[in-house]
Amino acid sequence: MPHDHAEACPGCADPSAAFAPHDHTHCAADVLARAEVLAGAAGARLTPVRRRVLEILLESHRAMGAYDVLNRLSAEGFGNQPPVAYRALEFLEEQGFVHRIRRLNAFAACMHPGESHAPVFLICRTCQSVAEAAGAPVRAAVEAAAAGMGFAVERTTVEALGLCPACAGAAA
Amino acid sequence: MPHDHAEACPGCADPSAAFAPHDHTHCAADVLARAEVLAGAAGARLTPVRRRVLEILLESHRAMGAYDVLNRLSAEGFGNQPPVAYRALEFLEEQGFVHRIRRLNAFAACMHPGESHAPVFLICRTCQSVAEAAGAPVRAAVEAAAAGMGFAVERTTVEALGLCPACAGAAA
DNA sequence: TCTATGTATGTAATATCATAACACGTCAAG
DNA sequence: CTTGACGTGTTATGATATTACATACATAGA
Ligand SMILES: [Zn+2]
Ligand SMILES: [Zn+2]
Ligand SMILES: [Zn+2]
Ligand SMILES: [Zn+2]
Repeated sequence: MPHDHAEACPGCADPSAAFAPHDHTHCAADVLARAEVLAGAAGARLTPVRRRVLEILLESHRAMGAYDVLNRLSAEGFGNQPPVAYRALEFLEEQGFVHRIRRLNAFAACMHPGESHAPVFLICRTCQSVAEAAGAPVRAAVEAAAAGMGFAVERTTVEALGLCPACAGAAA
Repeated sequence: MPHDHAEACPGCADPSAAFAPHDHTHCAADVLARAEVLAGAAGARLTPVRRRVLEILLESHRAMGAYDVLNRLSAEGFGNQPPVAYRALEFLEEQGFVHRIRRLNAFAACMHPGESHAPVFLICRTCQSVAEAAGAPVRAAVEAAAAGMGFAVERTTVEALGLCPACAGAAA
């Protein structure tokens, strides 16, 4: 995650920025730029629809349903049938640019693409914002629990529902 | 989990039994009996539909979709509309007798009702069996990651997709 | 240049999962 | 006996996701 301007870039240096006010324009532009580089390096084509879907998801630290994305796309002249959105989302997920939030049947942009990470998603039940926390220890704990039963873990889904700092403060 | 006949009861004494051959008739009967006691104690009514749904889910260490459950119910003379199944499943989930497996959009019977547990679900991608591992350390790791971002965790979803011992053995 | 090939997009149709709203029956308290 | 809570049944609809097929577009030989 650290990149050349990390000091000047709270959203990039601090994962908790998702729950705090920050220069999200920069946050989004930075992630998008990194995704373009990564896609090029992987020989994957970040076509207009795919790029636009990523941009749309990057507009906020929220998850969006496939149909919400689709509505945006069709309003902008892209196709208006579900596969248009689902295919782009699937591509972005394969590339690690987007994560699926199963609890919400929705998708959120990855805020640190390219880094190998076992994300833990923190979903605020009040403001719907979604943040990605570092999940290496969680993943290790899951592996340990699975190993005890002889189970070989391939992929994990870890999602926590609760209150983000702002909403917890407002509630109290 | 340990109960009066735990020694004679592999399925009850050993959580990894879900992935191993065992006397599942006993396994299921035992869980059902415990659920009945717990429901009584909680003042909740384990009516015929609800009880039957639990029995159906207890037939195997698998997750079933709501409509699969519904098909079984309607074949047995209960209602044949989705709310019949969803309501029973919702009740059972509230009582802690059933868990929702989000990755599969499906439901699985809880194999140790009444124990406070933060389950980790291990889902075999080959045989579709689902086991519940002890997740207290996982939960703790999630709490720790969340605390670092000021997030208050209320509920967690932890699911691992991979290969159960039998399928891993068959693959190798 | 001209195809052949793979890949991306568009569209129609359908499948799958889930809930809202209302009607009816039962039973226990008042 | 009425009322109110609860459970069940049914209709209708909404939300999410995929299959199948058609079309466009890129790029790599011939
Ligand atoms: Zn941001
Ligand atoms: Zn990520
Ligand atoms: Zn069993
Ligand atoms: Zn359980």
